[in-house]
Amino acid sequence: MPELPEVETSCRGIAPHLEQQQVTDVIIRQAKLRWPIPTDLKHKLVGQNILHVSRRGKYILIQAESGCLLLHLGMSGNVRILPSDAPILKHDHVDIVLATGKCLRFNDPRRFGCLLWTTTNPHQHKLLRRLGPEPLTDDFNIDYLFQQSRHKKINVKQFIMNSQIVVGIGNIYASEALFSAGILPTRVASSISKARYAKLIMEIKKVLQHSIDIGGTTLRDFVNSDGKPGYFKQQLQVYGRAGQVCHHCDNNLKMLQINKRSTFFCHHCQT
DNA sequence: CGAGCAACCTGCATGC
DNA sequence: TGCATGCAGGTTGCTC
Repeated sequence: MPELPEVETSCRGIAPHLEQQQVTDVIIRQAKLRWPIPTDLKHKLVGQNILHVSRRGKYILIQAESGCLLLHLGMSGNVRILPSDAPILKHDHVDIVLATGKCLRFNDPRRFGCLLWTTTNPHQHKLLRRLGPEPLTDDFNIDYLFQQSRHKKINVKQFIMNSQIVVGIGNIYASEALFSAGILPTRVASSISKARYAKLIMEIKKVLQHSIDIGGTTLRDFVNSDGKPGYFKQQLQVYGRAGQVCHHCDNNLKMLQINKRSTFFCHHCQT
């Protein structure tokens, strides 16, 4: 499921229900995720207030009094706010139960997500400390990206999907942003001009912000934290549209595999 | 060091 | 109807 806009949408959706609320129970039905959920998580969390909910890359940070939960939704995860006695569905792995009678329920069919606990600065956690800048901040700018691209022999798609370079650009938005910027995904990162990177940065910011504004792209199983389904697959320009006509010219869109991931582009509009 | 790829899982569409 | 196959939004961590 989640690309950055979906994670941001989830984060904003759950934050008002969690912040300044006390945790009364933690129910773990399936601890085997990408990494095991700490077995003593319940003892660490119960009784504590949740202070703040934020996002770093695709990680959701739930800051409590004595530590911080790191939540990643993987490929197929979602979080919802529900009454704590709401019926349990398949793959509902974890409930964080609150004194309000509601709970944060984490569901993840493929179990590529994770739920970890850290008692130190979460940004210094092993999984977060090497992450690149947030794409929607001024730290993600032309001087930075151009500098990073020099001497990089990989193609530009893998370059912008590398979370050490910049976080939050997943497989869908990589194709979308490169299409909007008119850059072939197979271009070698080090051979692209500064001017073209300036355009690419602008398009990355635009497509991510646009998706956040409408609430997150949904391909299959995104569910908002309120339980309302996401929407607007129809806004995608190229992703999933191989063989269909390009919206900017009369040619058919193409697909190829890059690093085992499907990649969509227009051979006429992108050079 | 970087590049390539195996691994972690289930669900769904497709083809025989 | 059943079974095998391939593919799916992510990321780490292993080899070479």
